[in-house]
Amino acid sequence: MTQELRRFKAEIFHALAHPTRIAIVELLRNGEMSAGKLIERLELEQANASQHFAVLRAKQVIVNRKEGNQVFYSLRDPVLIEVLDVLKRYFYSQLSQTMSMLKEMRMEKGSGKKLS
Amino acid sequence: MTQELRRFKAEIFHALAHPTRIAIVELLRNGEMSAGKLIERLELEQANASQHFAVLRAKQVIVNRKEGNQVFYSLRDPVLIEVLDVLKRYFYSQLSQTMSMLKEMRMEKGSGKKLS
DNA sequence: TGCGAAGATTCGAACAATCGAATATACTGA
DNA sequence: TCAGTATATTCGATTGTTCGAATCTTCGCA
Repeated sequence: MTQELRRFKAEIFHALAHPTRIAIVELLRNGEMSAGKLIERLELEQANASQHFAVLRAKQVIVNRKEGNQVFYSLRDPVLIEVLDVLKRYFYSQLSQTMSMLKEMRMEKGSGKKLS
Repeated sequence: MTQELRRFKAEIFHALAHPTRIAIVELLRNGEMSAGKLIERLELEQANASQHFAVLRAKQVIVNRKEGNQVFYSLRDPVLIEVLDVLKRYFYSQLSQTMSMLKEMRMEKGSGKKLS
């Protein structure tokens, strides 16, 4: 059982292991939003966004509701927000190390990016 | 900034997005443990374990201390344990769905595995 | 019925992750 | 210095992820 539960946890983490998918979850924090709106807010390619939705759906992180032409997404369980919140504390509890890590990350991949 | 922080969060999630690495973190929950002991407890290949340690080290999830011949690992910040704990609540808050998901996962990859 | 809008799926290319086997490094004790 | 133990790194094969482009499906409305 423990084995399987760990695999389950790993799958949830994996679902969240992409900046775009984190952004989606964060946008859904305060309630549902249509796919179109999410795409607009995050400035994503439609296909790419849809693929990320699919990953989150597959892991049951988000659920969808169809209304006419549109699809509304929402978090299946707001407990996940707590996970993100705890992680936020994690940053601040060691901000300096976080910052130098961010700096490193910025150096590695595509430097000169603006901090939006 | 938000962008970068999301990337940072994604990296942490990614570090945890593997059953073996979750197992390592869970074993370190109550304090440090030597690499050898971890390998023994988890019944891992030495090389493979060391690679997973490297991933966790790179993301600063664990830190190490050398003592003579051995290396002792520990969690850099126990806040991460809270993340795992919240996730545990996440299971139980919807156990039936979790169970059917586990069943699915079992079907997909290598069926007939015993529930250890 | 047919057109347009909203999303989802499929495809192929580029890249990253995982594993075991082999090898390397670091320390200890004889 | 040499042998042995503990751990890390490198390598190559396999598999998985990510992306944009193209295509498909579904719904609403004229």
